[in-house]
Amino acid sequence: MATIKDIAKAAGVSIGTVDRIIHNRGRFSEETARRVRELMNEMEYSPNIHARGLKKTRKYSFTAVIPEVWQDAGYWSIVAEGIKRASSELSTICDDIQLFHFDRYSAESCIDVLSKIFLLKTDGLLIAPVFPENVVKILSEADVPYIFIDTDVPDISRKISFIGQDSFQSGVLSGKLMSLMIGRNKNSGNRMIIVEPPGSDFHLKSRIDGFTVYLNENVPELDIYHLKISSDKEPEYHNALKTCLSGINGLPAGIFAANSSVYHVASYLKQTGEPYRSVPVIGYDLIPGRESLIEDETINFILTQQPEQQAYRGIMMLYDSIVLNKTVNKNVIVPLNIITRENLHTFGENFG
Amino acid sequence: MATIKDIAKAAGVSIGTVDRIIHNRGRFSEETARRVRELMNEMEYSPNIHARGLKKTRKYSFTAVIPEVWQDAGYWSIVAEGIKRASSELSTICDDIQLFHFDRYSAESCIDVLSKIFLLKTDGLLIAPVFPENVVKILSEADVPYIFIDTDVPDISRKISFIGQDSFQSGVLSGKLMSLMIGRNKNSGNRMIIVEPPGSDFHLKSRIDGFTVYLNENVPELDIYHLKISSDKEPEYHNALKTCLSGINGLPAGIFAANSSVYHVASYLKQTGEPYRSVPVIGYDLIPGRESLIEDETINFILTQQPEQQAYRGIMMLYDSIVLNKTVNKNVIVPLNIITRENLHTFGENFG
DNA sequence: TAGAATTGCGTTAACGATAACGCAAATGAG
DNA sequence: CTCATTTGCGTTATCGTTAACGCAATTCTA
Repeated sequence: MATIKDIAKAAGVSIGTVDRIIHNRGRFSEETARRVRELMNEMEYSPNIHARGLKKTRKYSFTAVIPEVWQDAGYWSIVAEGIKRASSELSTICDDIQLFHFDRYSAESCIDVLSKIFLLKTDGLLIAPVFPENVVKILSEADVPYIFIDTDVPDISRKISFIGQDSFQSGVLSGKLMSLMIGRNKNSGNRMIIVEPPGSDFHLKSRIDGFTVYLNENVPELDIYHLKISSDKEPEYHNALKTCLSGINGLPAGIFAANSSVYHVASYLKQTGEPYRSVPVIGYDLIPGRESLIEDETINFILTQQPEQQAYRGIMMLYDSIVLNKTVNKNVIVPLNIITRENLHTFGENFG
Repeated sequence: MATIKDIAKAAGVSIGTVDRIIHNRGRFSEETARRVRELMNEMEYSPNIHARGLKKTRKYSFTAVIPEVWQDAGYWSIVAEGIKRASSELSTICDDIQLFHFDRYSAESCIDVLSKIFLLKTDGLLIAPVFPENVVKILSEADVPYIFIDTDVPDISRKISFIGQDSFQSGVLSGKLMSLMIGRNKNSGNRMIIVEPPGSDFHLKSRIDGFTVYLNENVPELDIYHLKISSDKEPEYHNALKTCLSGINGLPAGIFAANSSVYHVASYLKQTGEPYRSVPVIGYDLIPGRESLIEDETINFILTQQPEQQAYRGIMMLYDSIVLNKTVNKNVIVPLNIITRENLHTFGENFG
């Protein structure tokens, strides 16, 4: 591979000049620069990561901003894991990656955290813009490149990329899986329950939309009922379900919960035992410690976008883009994984 | 972090001595060595990977041995992609990774290739032991560490790891998905067709076993028929299917093909049009250019273990183990992905 | 016991990128 | 026209590790 020395020799200048051109540190003529840049392309110059890492006068500093780890039933703790894995892999190149949390139900706490961050110096930001308007406003005033994770926000100034899921499509997928399961139990009626956790999360809505669209088109006879939950706590789900289920003749055709609240639903069904335990249930996210509800098929299908990997890739994209100066994909849509009893154990530590 | 210099100063010797002690290159007294080693522990010395990477006169050389890329309907070309991706990521650390191919139906060609390889010098091997006995024999005589990919072989001398799938379990998963689909079409009978491609591939058999076990237990009334194919070519599949299907009253309950031959099956069903096109079909592997058969639901479910990622990880594990001296997992089981029309497009370039 | 070999160290030049420093020549201001 | 600044470049020390080299002092061999 070509080194800076090779380029310098080929261009008939010194390595100092080439370095100044590469880093735009001035003190070179445009003509020389053109020649050098051409040669860099021709000779496929790529900086030696080790030499650069060794010379580290300046370490890079990245920052990640996500909701509190305990929110969304622990979903964000998995995201945090991915960030930490990336962090330790980059430890020789970057100072460790700063991780900040905010309350996912309070715009204020989010703004608070963000303003604190801009007092620090950071070279790149990975942020879950749960409150898009606020985040956009603050970011547009700051001079830092960023990657959005989980929730996208339309193009703004220094955005590098978005990495996340296609929520609507995942809802459609849930609809399909649900349609495969329903109608197999003679005691089941036509009522399909969609559990609606509090808060107006964008993903939640898109997933429900996708789910509804699929079922309306493919199983029009279903009677879709939206069970609204007032507070995001397990007993609340249990109460709401109890009332709802007692109002139905026989069993519901199925239950869909568009996020990790599916585990609250399942814990209720499991506790009531048969026949409710056999109701088709589909939900989201693999939460450590909750696998048994999938193993015993109280939950039939879980959809996930492997948040650990997603976060890991997010940080790595920051690194690729900012440190290595690579061009990264503007839009990375992560795979929608279908998890059920039979493949649950293959989604272990190895692949997050 | 402590450097070799710090250790040297603390021990009152020169860096040359410390280096000789670290690498056991002789020319030091045991007393000095003890002192230095103690200090290395105390001061938590860890070699700077960049300095090491920069200096390395000796680059590492890895070798991968897999079947021809066009075999198994192009499956191995995806594996090759993953190897290439890893190769370019490691380009500053390793010489490029040598990739060799053999004929997956000829033990001789495999032996041929392997013996050629041992004329070269290589630091590590990633190999798909399609012919376990031959591979084991050759490897046990060679002095190279290796990782098996795709097919496992019981512990032998210098094996680092196995990375692959749980074939039986993936068959079970297929069985479950099949059971969800069958019995929805009034014209369908009880006949379940298992397509058996020629050759006695271990994965194939395990998958079929898993599939059969699940269905026997959960849908015992099914009449399982094994459709043996004599030659691994598309027309052969078409002919066999034609004969088989004409011998059934109505439609089969479903068709299962335990590898990428499912695309041959699907192309036949598509060409015959309704009602055969609506028969439930499950198979394996995402093959570039064949997506349309999933998009139009001729194939209902495809299982895959993301061979691109699998191969990439295989190479990275070689690197971790041999270059970085890390301990790697002895057995890496890759996730079983379920792919269907609704999530097909999320398994794109980004995630192989 | 002379000479050879070995032991136990220190010194130093790479590896490639970086950035401070120095120094002419060109350009500017007064 | 003079002195100051800017432009355009080359030189060099540095990061931490490695391995070749050199050089005494000691031990071995004939």
